[in-house]
Amino acid sequence: MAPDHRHHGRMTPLTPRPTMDDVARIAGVSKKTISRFINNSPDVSAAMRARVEAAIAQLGFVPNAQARALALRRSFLVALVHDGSDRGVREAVETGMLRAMEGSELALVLLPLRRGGTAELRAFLDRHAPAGVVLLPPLSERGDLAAVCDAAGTRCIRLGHDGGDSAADGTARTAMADLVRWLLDNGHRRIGLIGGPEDSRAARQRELGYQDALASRGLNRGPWLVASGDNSFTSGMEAACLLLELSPRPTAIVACNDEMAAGALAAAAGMGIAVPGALSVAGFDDTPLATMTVPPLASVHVPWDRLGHDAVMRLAGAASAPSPETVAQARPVLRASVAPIGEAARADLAAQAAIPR
Amino acid sequence: MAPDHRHHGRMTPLTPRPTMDDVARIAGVSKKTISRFINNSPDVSAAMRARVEAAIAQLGFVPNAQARALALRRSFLVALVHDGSDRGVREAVETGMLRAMEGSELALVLLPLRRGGTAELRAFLDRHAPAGVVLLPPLSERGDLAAVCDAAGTRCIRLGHDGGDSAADGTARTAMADLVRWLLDNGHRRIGLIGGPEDSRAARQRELGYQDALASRGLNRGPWLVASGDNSFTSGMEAACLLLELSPRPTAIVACNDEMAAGALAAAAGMGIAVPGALSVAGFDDTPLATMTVPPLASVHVPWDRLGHDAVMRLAGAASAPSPETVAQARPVLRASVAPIGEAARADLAAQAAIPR
DNA sequence: TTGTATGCGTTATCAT
DNA sequence: ATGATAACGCATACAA
Repeated sequence: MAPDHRHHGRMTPLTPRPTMDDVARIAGVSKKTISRFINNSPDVSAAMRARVEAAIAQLGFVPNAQARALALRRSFLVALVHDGSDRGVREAVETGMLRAMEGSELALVLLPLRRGGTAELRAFLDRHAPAGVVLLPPLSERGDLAAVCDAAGTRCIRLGHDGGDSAADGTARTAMADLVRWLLDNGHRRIGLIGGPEDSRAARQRELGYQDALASRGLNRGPWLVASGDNSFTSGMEAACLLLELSPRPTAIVACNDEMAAGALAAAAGMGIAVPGALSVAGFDDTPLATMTVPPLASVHVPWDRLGHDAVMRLAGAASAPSPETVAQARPVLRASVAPIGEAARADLAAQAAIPR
Repeated sequence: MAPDHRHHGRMTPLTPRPTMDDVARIAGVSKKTISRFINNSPDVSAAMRARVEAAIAQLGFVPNAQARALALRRSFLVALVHDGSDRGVREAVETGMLRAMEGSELALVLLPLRRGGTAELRAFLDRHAPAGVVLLPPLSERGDLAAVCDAAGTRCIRLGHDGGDSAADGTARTAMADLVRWLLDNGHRRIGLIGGPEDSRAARQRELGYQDALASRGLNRGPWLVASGDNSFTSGMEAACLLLELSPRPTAIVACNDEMAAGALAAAAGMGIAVPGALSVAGFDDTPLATMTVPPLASVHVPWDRLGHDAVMRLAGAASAPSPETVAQARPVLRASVAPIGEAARADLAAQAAIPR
């Protein structure tokens, strides 16, 4: 057995990292000046600024986040809190948040919360005193979690929450309506909807958009072809099966997220229904998954990455109010999974219309 | 304008959180004893332990991670370092790491690194002094990153790295060979491979497994049907197009990850080639994507979640050496995207075999 | 504009 | 087994 290499794999002790004191000594000033420099205080002369900068560069000084956090009583962590659903949305938000934190001292920590979870959240806030918290849907709709943040004095952004800081919901409804209207304008009349969880306000908005479109074409009185899922692939597949067993069968299915739409594609394939030949399918959120299915999924693009980006900017204090240009614009993205209603389907419809019911 | 609500949305000042001093006063002991209790020191009598426990519960005391980190010179963060490729693998590792950190004071931070990135990593380590770092493939193969960690005195686990702490590679090669052998045993003779990035050792191992299987059936001298991608869906699609334009066309394609395999499915669909009727397709890693394609993708399951879990356990010091039971076992998972070679393909092969070349 | 003393909440060193 | 005191590295009064 090798005698030495056991303990943590380190043999030479680390060179102690330079501190503000070292920088101050080199620069010939006091600690406080260094502190001011680090915190971008306006009360630092240009000459002094240059001297400090040089000293910092010379020593390779990096401020210690732990010490800063202890003094400031706030760490440099931003927590992304989610419940494990909606992988695609989470990834997009992550990306945007990380883009906003690039080069800053902020770090992104992931906090998954199972049902309940207020205790876990409180413990996390108490322990780590994060600079801010971003609540992902559907967690963003839970007032108790927001209350926990407030009680801990932690700023909290509820993504995709109407009453909160995000403007996503309103445009989501509109965009969904636009998508469904496109289908209507292209000959579809029986359009199924795979809804999200019952208690999800975001899903409700999307369903409302669907109904808006039908209503705007005078179709709101017809039987609504709605089945609900839990945003998972499997639930989307099951819901689609229900819808596709109806008679007359829908010629289009719109799902409240991409994963369920992918499930609908699988269901259609399993039943030998061609997409988009005999059935158009569309998802929502425009996650990476939408471009990896066969055929690629039409969807509604929601700028989750920008929402994540802006959330961090707001938490960092760069923008306290959501600037107008920041308002999220959701918009339909047409892909090969949707098409004008085909001749076959048209004939099918006509035949079924002839059947008295 | 409302006069009061402006400042951070908080009106009542926070109740100052209890500290060790408070606990010590309540329990009638010194700070140090509280500290010992928190750190599970053996030098605490049972009676004292109970008293401290009661005081902590009474006050709802939660240790301040920043202060602890400052004193210990190490934060409670574990960084997951990745390069943005291989979403599925990252998510699985994340899941496992989070499971291992559940209930602990550890937190998972995400650190994306673009090409190069040694400076970013160094800055992160200097700033946040994480308890440990987990390098995801293909970053885990970069010695320079590991060197940066070592220089900073930060423990680092290189996931899926042969020379490192993971035993995944060896079994990956074997599992790939098993998968390809299954195809061979089911009549396939022309089996294409979509390889990973040239410089990826993990991809190389998988390719070797592919070659092992061919060799074990005496087919190693035949023309290898190998195209390479960069682990992305698009690259998989392009590589598959190349392979499927060959004549005679392969009856099976194995990709070095699921995303490229999904790309192969798309390519096949685009060329009107039925899967699995005329072409079998398999992926690698068994990510969630594998169950969301049509048809679902056969793949090689790699226990990335467990690898992530074990990585955290080792970083936390719970297990210094990889215990035998921890050795990752990769194994093929057959799904509907693979099938014994069909009659049509068999006939096709025979016809092509008759063509002199 | 710059410097001094003190506090942030915990751990480590030494003593008892 | 337990306690007093000095770090840990930085920020915030407040003074100069």
